[in-house]
Amino acid sequence: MNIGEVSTRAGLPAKTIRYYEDIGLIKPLRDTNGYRAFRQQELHKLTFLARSRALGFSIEDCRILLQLYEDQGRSSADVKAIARDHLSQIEQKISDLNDMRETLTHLVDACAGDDRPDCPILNSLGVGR
Amino acid sequence: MNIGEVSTRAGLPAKTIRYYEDIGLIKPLRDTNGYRAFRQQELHKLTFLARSRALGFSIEDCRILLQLYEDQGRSSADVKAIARDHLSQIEQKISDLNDMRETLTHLVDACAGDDRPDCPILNSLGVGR
DNA sequence: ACTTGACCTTCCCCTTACTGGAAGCCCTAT
DNA sequence: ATAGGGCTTCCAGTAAGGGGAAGGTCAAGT
Repeated sequence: MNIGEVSTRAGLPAKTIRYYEDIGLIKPLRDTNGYRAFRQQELHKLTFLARSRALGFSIEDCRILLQLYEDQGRSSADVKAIARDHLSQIEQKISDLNDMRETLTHLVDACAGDDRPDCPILNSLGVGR
Repeated sequence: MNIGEVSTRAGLPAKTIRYYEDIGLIKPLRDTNGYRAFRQQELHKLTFLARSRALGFSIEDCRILLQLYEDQGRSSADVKAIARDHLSQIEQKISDLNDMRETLTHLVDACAGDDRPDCPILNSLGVGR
């Protein structure tokens, strides 16, 4: 398989796949013409990566998850720990964003949004508290 | 005021303040010794920037908001439009993160987290769907 | 045989919003 | 004179790729 086909199958841009090779997540063989020659193994890994990334795991988390995935002697506790940490970071982000949403919603609602300069949004951001 | 004092007052790292000057958000004067000499004006702007950034506005949004803040002839509609766009992006992010949280929560709950290799999290990320 | 177009390669710069660190000047106190 | 802290610039790096140039390769059509 060339990179184009793998790209379609894994649902990842070719650029991303080359990048993943660069940082050592996959190690595809090479054809005599220099083209990358992907095996099923790499396709599986890339699919794994695409799904992990879609769940918001960082590349470094993905690297570890991939190792665990390939390690038949792993402990599920190690996987769970990574996932739980990641989950709590997501919850923190959601909480932060909810705070922003709350504030912004109030401000947007309070702003007339007409051609006059008076604006509660700017009032809130500016020095006058 | 030197950068240290402004940093404390605005609640922004000195590095960040220098960066904001670099990209043209503020233009502090200079003392004869080369030190930046901040006026009230810059302190106000930096406070404005700190608050805008805390609400998640991008630097480019902040740049425009700052211009509107200083423009007495502005229309509040322009401010409101930026805030509303930003709000909807935040809501989109929250929604994406909620999806991730949902999935991750289920997976984490399903994983035994012991010393055995069997793991629903990896099963879900791997090829076997 | 030749050309065309799609595909592949590497390489380098760009992005966001800073952060860290090195090398060196300035100022004040002891 | 020296120590310290604060200030300066500049360089490099972060996360995770994206854009695009310059050029090699392959398969199909003429």
